Amino acid sequence: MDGAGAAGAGADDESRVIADRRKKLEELRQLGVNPFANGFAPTHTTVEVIALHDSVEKPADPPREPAPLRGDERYAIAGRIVAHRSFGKAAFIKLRDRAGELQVYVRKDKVPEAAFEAFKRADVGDFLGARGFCFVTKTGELTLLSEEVVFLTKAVRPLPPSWHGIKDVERRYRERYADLVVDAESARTFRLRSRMVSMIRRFLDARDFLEVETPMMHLTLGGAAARPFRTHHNALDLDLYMRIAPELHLKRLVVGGFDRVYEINRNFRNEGLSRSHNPEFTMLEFYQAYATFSDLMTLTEELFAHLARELCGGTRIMYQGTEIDLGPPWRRLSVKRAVTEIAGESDVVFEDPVAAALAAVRVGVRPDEACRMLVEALDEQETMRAAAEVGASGANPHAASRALIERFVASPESREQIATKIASFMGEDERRERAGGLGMAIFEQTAEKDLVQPTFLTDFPLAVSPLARRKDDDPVFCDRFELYIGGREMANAFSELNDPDDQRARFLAQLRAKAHGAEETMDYDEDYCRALELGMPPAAGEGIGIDRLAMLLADRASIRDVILFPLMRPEGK
RNA sequence: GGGCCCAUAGCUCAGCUGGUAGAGCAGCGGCCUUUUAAGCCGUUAGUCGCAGGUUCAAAUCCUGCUGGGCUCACCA
Repeated sequence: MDGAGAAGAGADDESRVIADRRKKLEELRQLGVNPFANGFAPTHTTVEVIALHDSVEKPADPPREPAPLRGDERYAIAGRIVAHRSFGKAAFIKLRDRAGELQVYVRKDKVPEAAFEAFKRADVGDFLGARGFCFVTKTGELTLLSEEVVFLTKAVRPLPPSWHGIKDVERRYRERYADLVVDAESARTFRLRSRMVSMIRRFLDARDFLEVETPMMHLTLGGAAARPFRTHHNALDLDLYMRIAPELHLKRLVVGGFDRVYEINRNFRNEGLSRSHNPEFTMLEFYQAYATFSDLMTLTEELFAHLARELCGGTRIMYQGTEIDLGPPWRRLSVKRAVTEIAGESDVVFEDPVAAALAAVRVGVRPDEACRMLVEALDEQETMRAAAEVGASGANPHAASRALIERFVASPESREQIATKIASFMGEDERRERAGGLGMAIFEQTAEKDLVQPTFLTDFPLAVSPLARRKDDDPVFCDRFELYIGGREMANAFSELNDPDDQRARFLAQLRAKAHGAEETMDYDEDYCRALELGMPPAAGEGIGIDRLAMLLADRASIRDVILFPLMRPEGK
């Protein structure tokens, strides 16, 4: 509490209103009233008071002189003034507390004179305590007639206008404290999110999962493909990453015998912002031993349906004007079928990397990305030879890789020739693995947005799944699904790879991709491989985006509407 | 980073093909002891985002800048 007078706020846009309110504050002090009084103890919340009168019969034609509806009991409530209508010698105000709102009638002849004199300085936004009994007004509203009013906090700054909320989008996020007071929909959203998270915890606890917390600061990058934030520990002089996923630590715990674990916590990814991306976001990740990705589909259906019933009153919910039916079972669609049936591509795309690369570019995948997905299969020597043979030489493998990709981008007419040359270095499985990776890129470019109703997209290509278990019947695909709702990825799950040798090979492939210029790759995590060597039971794991789930259930269009304090550019920058 | 749009009173906005600033709300003063975005009377309030240009004259037209929004790209 600083003692700055009205003049101190001179630079503020709202200085005049603030100055007026500070004047009232001074007047209160001169009246011997503490405008920041402490110690008023409410006996009830507004909603408790209302509930106590639920069963009381309301007079059809209320007497003009207020009389207690219910015995001699008095109720003390406290809250912020959210409406204020004054008649000079009487006033109706509405007090809001954590539970709800209750109208209060303050009348000059019903409270001590000094209290009424102070009350005249009350504005919307101030906090008051009131004690009295309840009656019904002529318009039928349950109202507390106050026999005592106490100033609890004088608000020196006015609230934003309440009937259209804060129109300035940026200010709404920056000044969340004001948004929550003024925008009922916003407050409702965050209460819903909070209840959603506790329900998820109860759901998993009931299934014998153990909640844990794993490090947010990592030495190696893993568990997802994303660019990281970097930080530094001074005493150890250690560069660290803010984690992009908790996955590898959680699976270490499965090795250690915590064979059903979950964590609900933040991930940090150094990427652009959008309506569905905030740099820090909340993920639920859970791992269940002796389960498969197929079991997790069932579990996910149960969880979402449960949340929708509890929070939205049923499994058919409205999201941004579209009805979404969360009632199980949900559609299951393999990546291959999505690409052939929805996008209309030939299934050759999943066999022949050359056809896949050309198709990918045709549907809008960036040519450099498409070409990189091919060359990632080549080692250094092969890269040099491939480049030389298409006339895009480089002094070293890295330069050769870049030259190869540049040539592919620059000359559309020779793309097929370049792709064919690169593919000629691949074995049969490798050809299909690369084709699969490109098939996935085609899916994202084409069919993803059409998956509005809940859909499990299954059987992901190995090339994009460095931590997932291979399918028994086709080793270039994985036992993995992603859940799409409303055209947006909501969850990602797979049967976990627990063969340490295969895992080492996958990490090596990540390093190779990085050498070819891929920005979002995992580090080789030797300690994790060591853990796998100790034996990890067969398990399946899943990550669910809590923010996106809250968006869905609260029917909000932007991730910023479900994150209390989203990342904002500094003011005026 | 590309495209489209916006910036006028504390807030929400009007201001036509150029003629020199307006409403509602909020605030302040007054009246009012049953209001529901209370009402009635009065009143304060603006370097029209910034800098140039065209013009006798610019909130209005042009250029640049700044800030913001939407969208595309990026985000497996």
